[in-house]
This record gives sequence, C-alpha cells and structure tokens, in this order.
Amino acid sequence: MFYMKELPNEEDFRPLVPEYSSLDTSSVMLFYLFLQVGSDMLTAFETYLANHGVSQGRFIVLLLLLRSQMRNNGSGLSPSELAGQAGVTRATMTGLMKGLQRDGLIERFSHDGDRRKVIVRLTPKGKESLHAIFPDYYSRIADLMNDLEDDERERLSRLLHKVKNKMNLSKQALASGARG
Amino acid sequence: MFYMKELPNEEDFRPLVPEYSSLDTSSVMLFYLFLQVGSDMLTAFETYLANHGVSQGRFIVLLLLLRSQMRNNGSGLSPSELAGQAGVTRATMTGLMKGLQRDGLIERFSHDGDRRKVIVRLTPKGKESLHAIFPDYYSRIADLMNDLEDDERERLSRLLHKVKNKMNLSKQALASGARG
DNA sequence: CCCATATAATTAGGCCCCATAGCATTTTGT
DNA sequence: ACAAAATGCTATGGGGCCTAATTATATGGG
Repeated sequence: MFYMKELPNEEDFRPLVPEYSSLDTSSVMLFYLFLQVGSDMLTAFETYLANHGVSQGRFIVLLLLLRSQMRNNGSGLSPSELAGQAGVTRATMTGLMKGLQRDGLIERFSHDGDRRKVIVRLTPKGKESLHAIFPDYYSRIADLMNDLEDDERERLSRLLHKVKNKMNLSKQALASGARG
Repeated sequence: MFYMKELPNEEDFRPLVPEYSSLDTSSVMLFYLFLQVGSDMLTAFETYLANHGVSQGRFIVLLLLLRSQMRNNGSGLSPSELAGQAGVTRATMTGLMKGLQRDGLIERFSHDGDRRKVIVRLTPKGKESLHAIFPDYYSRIADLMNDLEDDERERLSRLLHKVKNKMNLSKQALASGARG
C-alpha cells in the first residue's frame, strides 16, 4: 500500500527540478495525491471488511461469484476463470479458495463434462455474509461520495477513464524498463 | 490490492437496488473505478520499482530520508519518525530497515544524547539508487498525466481533495463499525 | 537516590496476499 | 495414439503488516 502521511510539496521538488528534465512537479504531485487518496480508501475499506471477517481478496472472490450467479443462474465459476477475473494466478486463487472453503463461504464441485475442472459456488453462508456486509458497505460508499454533485461525479469519472486509458496504452512500457 | 478486471455495470446492480436502500449505483461505480485505476497505477509502479530492486515500501523510506536530508541538512530520522511518516508500526519499520541496511542503502547510527534512539541516514549508495530511478520514474509519471490539460489537472486535484477531506472526517466511522 | 513508568528499538511468531516452478490429471487436436 | 495444452494443486519463498514480549534507556516523583 502506498503511504506517505505528508505528501511532498512544491518546495520539496524545487531543488530537483534543475537536476531532472523529466520532472514535472504538477504531474508528480497529482500522481501522489491520487495514490494517497486511493490507498486511504482501500485501507479504510479493508479494515471495514476485516471487521466482518473477510479480506479484500476474499471479498472480491465472493463478489465475482455472486455476480456470476446472478447473471446466469448459479452455474458457478472455475478457479481458472476466477483467477482471470480477479487478476491473480491460479495458484493464488487456490489459496484464497482454501480459506473461503475452510470458513464455509464457498463450495467446490467437480465438473461433470471435464474432470480436470472444478466448479466454485457460494454457499448459503457465503451469500449471507455478503448480504450482511452490503447495507453498511453501500451506505459508507454513498456517504463518501455524497459531497460530489452529479456533474462532479461525471467529471471525475471522465478524468479517471482518461488516466485509465492512458495507462492501458502504455502498460507494457510502464511496467518494463530498467535492467531486471 | 483491489482488482476486478471487469467492473460491475449498471445492470449488475439493478437487482440489488430494490433490496438495499443504501445502494447508490453511481457512487459505487465511481468508487470501484477509482480503486481500479489507483490499483493499476500502484501495481504498474510497483513492478517498475521492483525492476530497480526496491519495493514500494522501501522506496518510500528512501524518499522520506532524502526529503529529510534535503530539508534540514542530513540530520536523519529515527525509526520511530519514519514509521509515523510512513504510516506503519515501528516493528514493521524495523523490518524494512533491515532489508535496506542489508542492501547497503541506509545506515543506522546511535543517537548521541539519547542512547535508546537510532538515527537513520541514506548511504551514498542509497542516494545513488534514488538518482538512478528518478529520471525514468518522473518521466513515466509525466507521461501518464500528459493527456490531462492544466485545467483538468486542477479539477482532478480539487475533486481528489474533496474526497480526501470527506474521508478524513469520517475516518473513524469508516474503519469501525461491524461487530469486531 | 530509587523505583515506577514511559519511550525506543528490536525480536518472535503469525497471517494474508502473491508469485514461480513443478506436478498429476485430463482433454484436445492432429 | 500421442504431443501439446489446460486445469488445479502443492511447495516454496518473498513482502508487508500486525501484536506481544523483550531489552535498553530515560525521566520524574517520592
């Protein structure tokens, strides 16, 4: 998690500006501000979820399962699909599921047609967990965004999409670079 | 790290809306979009830093030390201060410093007046590490924000501050709640 | 001066998330 | 039939983070 309680200010960058031609102070300050707000949000909700007995990672798995269930009537998802949708490796997903199954929130069934495959589904307890979390969870999110008028939300959303697109374009460039 | 490759769309929320009075679809979608962009950014830069041999956590420690050094002429910081500024416990900071010292990026000296205290400083190698990272690092950030005009940056910054303030206000409310 | 208390740093032990590599099983495509 | 691909899993290890306990030192009141 990114954290730096006191973000650098313009003065902190001033001595660096002559040294680094690539340094655009306003970009960096915006970047840091963004990361800080995002981290704070993430941390706050992580803590909140932890109080309900689930981690962010597990919560996302539960959300994905619920969504799949609502979209196509409880057919369930395979670990492989879950890993893909959650952006983690299959091995990581195995670990997440292990915990979720131990806690009785998901079940694993073997696929009829393909014996390599496993089908993962929410248990009633898993569903209840989510429904226990949701009311308060949604209310906190609504509260957080409450200060933003409709047009501000619109604008923020557009700006976020702009950054997102930019990042998708230069994703490989971003992550690579530097001698490994 | 938050991750959900395909964010929920309006339709995914539709069946939930009648069930949860607190659910404000536009808030939640904005919230998720924000977290996704933030996570992607964080992950990309984490990968980038990893290619340079430092983790996010360590990088922040190095930044804090550099800043302190530039602000008041190399007096250094104590582990306690570092932990406070980085938002982690002292124990966690000890672990981070252990790695940094092993790699020769920082040094620990004992405080003259108070023998409980330790003073942490960047080594020349630590400083070099940062200076090796900076040019490319700043250039990537500048590139990322390049699509945003000056007025867009202004607006984004204002919106981010708005969310940040809101969060600071309701921080305790946010993180708490739920039977622990 | 002495002791209780506070503070600083560390260690020990543990949890979660995550990755890579390797493996067994099963399917698929030629 | 057989090589290649896919699936899920285990083993191993790293990073980050925490709490609790330990050690050393400082401080302030009695």
